[in-house]
Amino acid sequence: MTVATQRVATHLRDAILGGALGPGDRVRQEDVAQQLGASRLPVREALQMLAAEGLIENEPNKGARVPRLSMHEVDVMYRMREQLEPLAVTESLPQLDESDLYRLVELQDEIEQGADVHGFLELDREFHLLTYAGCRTEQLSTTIHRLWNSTQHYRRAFVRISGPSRMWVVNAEHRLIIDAMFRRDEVDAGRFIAGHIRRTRIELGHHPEVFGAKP
Amino acid sequence: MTVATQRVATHLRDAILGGALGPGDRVRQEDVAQQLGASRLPVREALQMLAAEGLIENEPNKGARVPRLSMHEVDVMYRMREQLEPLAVTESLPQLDESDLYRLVELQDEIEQGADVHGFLELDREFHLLTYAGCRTEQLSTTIHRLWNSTQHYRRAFVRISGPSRMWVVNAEHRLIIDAMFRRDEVDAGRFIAGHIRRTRIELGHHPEVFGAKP
DNA sequence: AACCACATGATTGGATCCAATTTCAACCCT
DNA sequence: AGGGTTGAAATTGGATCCAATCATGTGGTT
Repeated sequence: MTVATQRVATHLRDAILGGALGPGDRVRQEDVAQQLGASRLPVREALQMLAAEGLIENEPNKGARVPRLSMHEVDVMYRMREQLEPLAVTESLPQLDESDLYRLVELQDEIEQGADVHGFLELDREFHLLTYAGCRTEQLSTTIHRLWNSTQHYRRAFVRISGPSRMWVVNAEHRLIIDAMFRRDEVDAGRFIAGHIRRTRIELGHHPEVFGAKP
Repeated sequence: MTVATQRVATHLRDAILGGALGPGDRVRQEDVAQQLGASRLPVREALQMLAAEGLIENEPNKGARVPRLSMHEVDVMYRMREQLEPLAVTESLPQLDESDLYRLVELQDEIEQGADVHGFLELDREFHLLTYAGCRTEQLSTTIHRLWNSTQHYRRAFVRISGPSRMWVVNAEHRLIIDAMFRRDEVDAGRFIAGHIRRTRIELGHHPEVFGAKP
């Protein structure tokens, strides 16, 4: 199963996360198969996986699409993150060593040097997921990864719209998270993380145009 | 894809939830295929789905197994439930009508009449999942369903061990949840639910034998 | 007797083929 | 001209077949 299926799944995941595939886009089995020089079989298996991850919608006899999320759905998914990510950092922090924390500082330095939308999304994602990298409970870390993946498109649209004017808030929050982690204070870190997510969720709520139908 | 794949997935899910397949058990593609009168193909696709759901572990070229969870993993999954289920009831409650709530009363009446382990697990599961049935955000409700599914085996072992002596606590908690829901007080309901899960989690922590290796 | 090499059977992985369903467009009827 | 209908092309669903990999047991060697 796995080698070809994983290749295809990774390819499609990257395409969706990178924005090459957006909400509502159709994914034809044959296209993907040819594109990767494989048969349709691993493509079908990969689509099943991605459907279970929520990155793909699979309608019987009709094919696969990238799902379109409503503002309310994304709002709830951010609320899920507010609940889960503090738990994840509690699990993760004891397992992270100093070098991991210094990597966080590096990433935040890069973020503050300024980057385009794509660059920021990459760095921000790596920053937060590294924060949870020490979490050894599969179900928790994969759930969080999936929430990030499924909302990535809307985060991109939001970053594009909101521009750099409120960037200092993000930076301050990230610095506070890092500091709490160096202090090995997972309660504090969790609070800052939840606040970070909550603020973003509320700002997102002011931009319904992100969820408008595509032209 | 879907019709045969769904049939197989449902069959395997039921087998795992019902206890016919336990942690560590191997799942051979051919066996399942013959058992359901299908080819191996839909079986493979179903296994991919279940792997993404966490109900199956899929090792390349080695086959599929029901994963074995450690006590710590189950503990974290219960903590996830403590965080997510109050959110789910907040989303769900406004969508539930009186008849749903009366169905909760019915289920609790049945629970209090006493049932064997299997019967209680079924009723308890239906009770709680009905509580969240109004939640219209896929990612939230499927995440909760998966947490229930993955931990079902250990819940069964726990119920079997702990016996009926503390049953009155469960009943009291359920009644309080129902009352809060009739009052349309989702904050109260969420608190009772979180407490219910937390108490179970802690009692589970006193029974490490549930997670011991199988003979 | 213990251990390694090898071969054989069992099981999974991948591709091709055929059937079933959907989609879409041309066409006919009113 | 508009709307519904029928047909063909495109696409997905499922089965069989072959290749690759893993597990197991046998035999030989030290």
